[in-house]
Amino acid sequence: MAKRKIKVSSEAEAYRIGDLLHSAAIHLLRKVRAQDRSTGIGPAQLSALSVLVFGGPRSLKELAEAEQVRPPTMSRIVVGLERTGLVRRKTTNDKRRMLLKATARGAKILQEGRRRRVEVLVHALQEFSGDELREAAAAAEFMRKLIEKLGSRR
Amino acid sequence: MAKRKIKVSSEAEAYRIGDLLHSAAIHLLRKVRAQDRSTGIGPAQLSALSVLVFGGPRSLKELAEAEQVRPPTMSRIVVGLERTGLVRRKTTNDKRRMLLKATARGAKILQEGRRRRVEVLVHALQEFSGDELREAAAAAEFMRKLIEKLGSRR
DNA sequence: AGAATTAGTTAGCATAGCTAACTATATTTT
DNA sequence: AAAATATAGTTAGCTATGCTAACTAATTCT
Repeated sequence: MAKRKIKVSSEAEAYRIGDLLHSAAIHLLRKVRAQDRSTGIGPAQLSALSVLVFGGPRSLKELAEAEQVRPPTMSRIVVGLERTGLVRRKTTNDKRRMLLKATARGAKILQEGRRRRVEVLVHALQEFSGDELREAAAAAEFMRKLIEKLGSRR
Repeated sequence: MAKRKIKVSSEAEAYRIGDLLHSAAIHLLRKVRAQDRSTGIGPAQLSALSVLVFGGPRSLKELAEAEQVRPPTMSRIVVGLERTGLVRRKTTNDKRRMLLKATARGAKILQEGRRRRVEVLVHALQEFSGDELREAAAAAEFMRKLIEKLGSRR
């Protein structure tokens, strides 16, 4: 019986932690996303561009999967990115496919946007004490492990 | 000189931590958001509804501010939520204003969606060891502090 | 009372999501 | 080798979500 009780309360504890992390992620992103308006690029284009910049070139279908979006949706996003010179298409051996690649300008704009986003967090972090910064480092390390586990599931 | 060196490297450390937390938040939300499709409600409506359910009734302008969206945008989102019976408007003393309130059905649908989202995290958390769960609890606690700091800044 | 402010809506535009249906190329089957 | 099937991407047309400009109605200020 002791065992069962422990199991139940650890489930409740996992739910409590999951709820906190979920809520924190929402509020964190809501804050940093406010920086994106100065890029003049829409959120879907920005997100797709970031996959190409940080994840490397890939086909439209692969990019659509990475972004959890259907091919026709990605098709239009790519048209927009191309029109503003942030992405270029390369032909491949298989003439149905294309390879999408961020241009130098695309990479630069994206990295600047990312820096602005992260700096919002950096400013908050710098108000913490040394002890708290150690908590921050441990939290960041744990979050990396959690994401790894989420990514590999199913 | 030692002091300056420490300052510089703590800035770099804060940037590294900020970058990790930012990236983790993106990937975490991307995973859990996949659960939202089964609600049949769009992302903007779902997010606005969650403010009303968890934050309580408020005016259209306040809701727009909470969602970082302009009033005309929120006006249309509310029309959608009303049409599907998830939100109702109440009149106030000031006859220009309205009070927006989630209906019982709105609250129920939202809470179920939230549970589905959080359960994705719970499943991942339950694969961790007891030591790792303690790290998780500490990380969640730190994230709460960080969000509090972010929220109070300007 | 009249002017200025505030809350919300309407109109019109762009982006971003979807499904269905299409074209063109590759692959598999017969 | 020809025919059938599968795959990659686009086009068309719908809905939802973002914006600014301009509007109506109610409130507050002078």
